[in-house]
Amino acid sequence: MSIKCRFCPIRNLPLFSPMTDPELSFMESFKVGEMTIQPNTPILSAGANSPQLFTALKGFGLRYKLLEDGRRQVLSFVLPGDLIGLQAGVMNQMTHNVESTTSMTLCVFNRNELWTLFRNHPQRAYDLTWISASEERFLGEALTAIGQKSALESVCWALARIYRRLESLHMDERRSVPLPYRQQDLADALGLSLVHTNKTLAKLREQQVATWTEGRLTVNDIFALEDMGLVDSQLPQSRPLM
Amino acid sequence: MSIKCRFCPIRNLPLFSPMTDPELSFMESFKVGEMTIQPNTPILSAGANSPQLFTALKGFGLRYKLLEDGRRQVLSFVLPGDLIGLQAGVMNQMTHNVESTTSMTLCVFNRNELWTLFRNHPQRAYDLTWISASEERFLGEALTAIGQKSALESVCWALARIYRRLESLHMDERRSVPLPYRQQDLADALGLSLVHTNKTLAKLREQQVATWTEGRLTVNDIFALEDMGLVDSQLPQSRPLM
DNA sequence: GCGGCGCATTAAACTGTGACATACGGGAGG
DNA sequence: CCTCCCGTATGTCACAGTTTAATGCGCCGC
Repeated sequence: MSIKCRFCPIRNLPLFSPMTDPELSFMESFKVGEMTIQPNTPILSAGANSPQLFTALKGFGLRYKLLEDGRRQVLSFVLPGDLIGLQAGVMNQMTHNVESTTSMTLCVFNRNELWTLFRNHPQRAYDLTWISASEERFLGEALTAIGQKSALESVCWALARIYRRLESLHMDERRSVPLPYRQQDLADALGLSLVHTNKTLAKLREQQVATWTEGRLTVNDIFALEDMGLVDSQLPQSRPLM
Repeated sequence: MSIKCRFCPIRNLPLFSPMTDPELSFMESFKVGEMTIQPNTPILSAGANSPQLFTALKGFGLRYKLLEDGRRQVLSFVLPGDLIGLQAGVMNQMTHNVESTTSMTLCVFNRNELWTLFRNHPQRAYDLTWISASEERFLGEALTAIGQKSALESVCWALARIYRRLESLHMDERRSVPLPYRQQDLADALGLSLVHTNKTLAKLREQQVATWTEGRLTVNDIFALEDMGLVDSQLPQSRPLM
């Protein structure tokens, strides 16, 4: 049995904007279920039509595109609170894949109700547009990192961004956050080779800026990491949760 | 004096989805004016709050991010029909810059009416979300090009995409489209150096695949160009115009 | 307990792309 | 008409990052 939205485990984090009672009621009707999936489970596939959207409640995943020869570009890392599948939901065409990295718990929404949401709940519609604009902004930052920054700058940018996001989800503990991805995942996110990513992470370890080991990232000085990654803006302090 | 939306010069292109009379009426109230700007004019600046959104009616521009040391990442090329400023409009925070490359004619919309649009015109709100999702999809493709493709593959991908967009705006003429950008702009879009971009374009000219000269791009075989650029999906055949 | 697999690490060789320098043509301004 | 600037073009060399190969460690299944 699914959790009622009003009992959602993450919605009371200060990160997430509050919802009114009518909005909560609508979201409960919009939600068709909940699913828990194992690691490495595909959630959405490019080219496939999915009748559902999802919010990640727990666990980690990633979004990626594949080239025909197997090269993979990781577009972003999915963290708790992230909406999955809006692009397919709105454009009726999914051009990337989403899969879990750890076990995940997902809220499942019915895409056919999307139009009802737009008609009857303009604030929720506004929130969806905000989420899409936020994704767009992140991809712009990623494009800038890959296109213009050195490997070291890019790795610092990525780790700083991930750390800040997990911090705002209150998943930090003594300057350490869970990061259950492989080095190949970060390499594919930054357009680097695995070996070069490994060497760059070793440099950060040596300089005692950041250490990523055993599925956790420890950042000794987040400001130094942000500086090295040329991070020039703050993440929004508040965001909607679907 | 501004053109009434119903007399918009580009809205009757088959590319753009039709609008109902109430939608047209609302857009005319949403529109506060029209402006014509000279080449190299900033339209939106990162960090600035802009009270306006724009639709490009005519002319070309680009969206880009700057690093502190002057390195520039071009995020995308602005073509007629493009909406400018949605990110700032929705997130209240502009993280990239937009400027004209040629003289441009822009429809100007009042951001304060955005909430009215969401409340009273769900189809238009849906269209805005569609546009944002479409931008997101494009940035994902660009990320994949820069991160995983060789210089030649990336240049082919970019030229093929631009050609197809201009073709759907009916700006093609005997396999040639206007492309009033500099080579440095394409280099900055693909994370390449100017020299290497120049050499890659020379290769394409030698192979008689595509020729970019004197502000025009001529593509002898768009399918070959798409193949070389590993283009694996079609652009949507129809899109909303704001 | 052993073998195999997946991931992280490291060394060495290689290369696609960057950096630097120079030349040319066209356009604009004086 | 001349000069200067901008953009394009090309050659040469350097290097950040890639590729290839090998090793070690931990975990899982038999």
